[in-house]
Amino acid sequence: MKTPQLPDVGSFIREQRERSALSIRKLAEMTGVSNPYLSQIERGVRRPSAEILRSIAEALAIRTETLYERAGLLDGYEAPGISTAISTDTKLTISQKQALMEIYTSFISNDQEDS
Amino acid sequence: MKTPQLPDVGSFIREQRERSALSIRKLAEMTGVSNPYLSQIERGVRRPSAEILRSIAEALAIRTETLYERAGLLDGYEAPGISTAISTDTKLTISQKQALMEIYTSFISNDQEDS
DNA sequence: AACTAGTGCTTGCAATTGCTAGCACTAGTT
DNA sequence: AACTAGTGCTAGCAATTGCAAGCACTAGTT
Repeated sequence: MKTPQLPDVGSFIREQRERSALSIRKLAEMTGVSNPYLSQIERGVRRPSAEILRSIAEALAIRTETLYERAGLLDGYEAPGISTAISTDTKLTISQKQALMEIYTSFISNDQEDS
Repeated sequence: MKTPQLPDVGSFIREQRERSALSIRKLAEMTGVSNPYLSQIERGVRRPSAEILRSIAEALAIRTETLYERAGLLDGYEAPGISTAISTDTKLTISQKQALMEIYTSFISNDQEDS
C-alpha cells in the first residue's frame, strides 16, 4: 500500500470543478447527483460510491480510474503525460507538435498548477 | 436511470472462488467480508461496494479492474495516445481539453506527411 | 445414535448512502 | 426596498449496505 493520496477525492473534485468554472448545481445537473450531496462529497463529509464518482469523472472529463485512485478504490494507475504523448505521436508533423505543445503550455501556464 | 445492469459479478466471483477450492467462509476470513454477505453477492442478491469488490479481488488474485469491469464500475481500457493523455490531464479545464482535441483532430485529418 | 465440523443460506438490524425540501447569503434589477 | 437569480450548505428521511446470530443440511467420527 503505497498510496500517497494526501488530498481526499473531495478537494480534488472541487478543484477540478472550479477550474472548469462550474457551480455545484450545474455539476449536479450534468451528473445526475444531487447538489447537496456533491457539496458534502467535496468537503469530505460523505464518502461517495463508485457509481457517483464515475458520473462525476464523466462530467468533469477526468478519467474514471483517476478518480477511483484518488478515492483509494484503485492504485497504481499511471497516466501518460500530454507532453510525452505529443512527442511520441506518429501522425503529427514536427511543426504540428510544436504548435500543440505551445498551446498546451500556454493553457497550463495561465493558472497556478500543483501536482 | 436505475438500470439493473448487473452483469453478474456474482457468478464470476463464485466461479473464481470455486476454482480456487475455497469455501464462502474461508473467503470471508481472507477478505474480511462476512460470509452471509458474500453468499448474497455471489447469488446477485446484493450489490457490493467497490471496497468489497477490491478485497475480494485481492483474495482471489484477480485484478481489481477486472472485477470493477464485471460490476459495471469501469469499462474497457482505451488505447493510450494523445486523446487519452488529454482526457486524463488534470491541469486543463473542459473547454481547454476540447480546444486541444479539436486542434489535434484537425491536424491528423488533414493528412500531411509525417516526419 | 449422537457429536463434530464442514458447507451455504435466512433473519433482523445498525450504519451509511443519496435524495427532497428548505435555509442563508450575495449580486444584479426594477 | 423588493424581487429575482445565483451561489453553497443544513435538516430530515427512505433505501441500501454490510454484519452478527442463527437455521438447515451433509459427511465423517465415536
